[in-house]
Amino acid sequence: MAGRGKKESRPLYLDVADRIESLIVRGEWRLGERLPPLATLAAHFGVSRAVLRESCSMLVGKGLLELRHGDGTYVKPFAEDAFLRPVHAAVLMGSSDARALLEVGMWLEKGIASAAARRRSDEHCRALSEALFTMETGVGDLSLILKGEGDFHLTLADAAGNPTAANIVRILYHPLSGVLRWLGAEEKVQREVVALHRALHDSVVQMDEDAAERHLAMYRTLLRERISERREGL
Amino acid sequence: MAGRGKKESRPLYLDVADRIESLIVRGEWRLGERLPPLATLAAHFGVSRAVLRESCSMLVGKGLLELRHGDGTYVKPFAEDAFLRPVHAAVLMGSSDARALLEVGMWLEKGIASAAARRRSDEHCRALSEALFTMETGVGDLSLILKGEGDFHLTLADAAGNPTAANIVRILYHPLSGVLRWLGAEEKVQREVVALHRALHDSVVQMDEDAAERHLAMYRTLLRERISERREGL
DNA sequence: GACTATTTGTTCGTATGTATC
DNA sequence: CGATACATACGAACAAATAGT
Repeated sequence: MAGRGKKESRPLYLDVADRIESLIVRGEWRLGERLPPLATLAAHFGVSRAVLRESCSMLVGKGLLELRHGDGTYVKPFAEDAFLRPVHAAVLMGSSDARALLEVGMWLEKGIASAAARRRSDEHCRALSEALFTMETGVGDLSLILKGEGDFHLTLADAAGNPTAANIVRILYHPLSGVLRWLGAEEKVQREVVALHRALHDSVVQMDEDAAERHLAMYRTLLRERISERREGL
Repeated sequence: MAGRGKKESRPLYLDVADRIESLIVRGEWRLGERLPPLATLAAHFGVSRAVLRESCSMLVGKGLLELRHGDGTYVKPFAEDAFLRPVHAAVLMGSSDARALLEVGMWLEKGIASAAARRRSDEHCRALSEALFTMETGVGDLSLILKGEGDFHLTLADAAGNPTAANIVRILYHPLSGVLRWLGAEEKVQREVVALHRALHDSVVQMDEDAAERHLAMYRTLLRERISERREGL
């Protein structure tokens, strides 16, 4: 019925997975919503239950769906740990993709820093100062440094007024914090990190876009250099 | 099978997926390696072929496996999809506000353009020229413009030598191409777009990082302006 | 190019475990 | 508790694509 007419060689289950994903993206199926039974869905897409199950399993692997035995199929409200493992794996494997990730983080945050300097409110300044204070008083205590740094960058993303970017950074932040944890043990590195955040903070408060972007780039460069130093030392 | 009374009611396919993943992570199955046939694997794990297929589909969703029709099952190198997933999810969850999306796209592509100008090979230059040619000869035919523009930016991302960024851009382009389609109907806009891509192309070929970054920003600014013009016209 | 063996893709019928009301 | 709705699991069969001869 539905299968003929085209010479596509693409497997059905990939097609169906894309269509389901598209429905979620377009918001026709909302987060947390319960989907129709698999049998109904299979009929709706014109495929067998087995194929539909494969498609759903794919989306479960992607962290978009959740199948509850005896209950139903749900659009997963939030994908929690799905992000962490691949990054850990890459770090363990010494993959060069860690470099790519850091680079992407830098590009995004350069834009965020610039936008934050342009659009920040007084409220954001207060939050940034608080995070900076945590870092400055926390030299010697890695957990405080990490917390302060995390709050700082999350606030920065928020101040940029770009929810999409804020979402991406919030998720990218986890692996990045892993990097900082990895090389932040020495107090010397901590002082460098804090100093650059102080400069970044001042740039944003003074609404100096270029300076903010520049200081952020310096921070990322610092991290990259310290990483390569560490690598050679192994 | 063994009728053991486990208190764990965990679905079989999840169990099998974990076991397979464990084998990959532990290195018993190497990246790029071809796995035994699904039927053999099913027998090995003591499950039906359908269940094993579900497990594999999950791992395909996670970006760990690749199933090739008529050929076999392969362990997919981590590089590509693994890092794309978090951003993918972020984009899905975040509000797909056009302005925010365009902004993120611009920040990322500024970095990409700069890196591409620094690292591009002759091969990339050839591909860029080809895409540009498609656009230049396609003025008046929107579908050609869209295809050329898509190829151009994908090539650019590839030339940047950052697969993570390339994947992110590919995802972002889904909604972004809609924007261009929306406002690309007029030939005047098409000419502007093509002209800026010509400038961008030349910058990359000449390995002028700053010019590349600048021209890309100009392109994004152009799109933003045209969008707001359109909005007012409604 | 054609043939063949191998392997994934797809369907259906049926049975069972589990959550919800 | 029972009834119902649903995901889970099995097995057999056939279709389609690929690789090798």
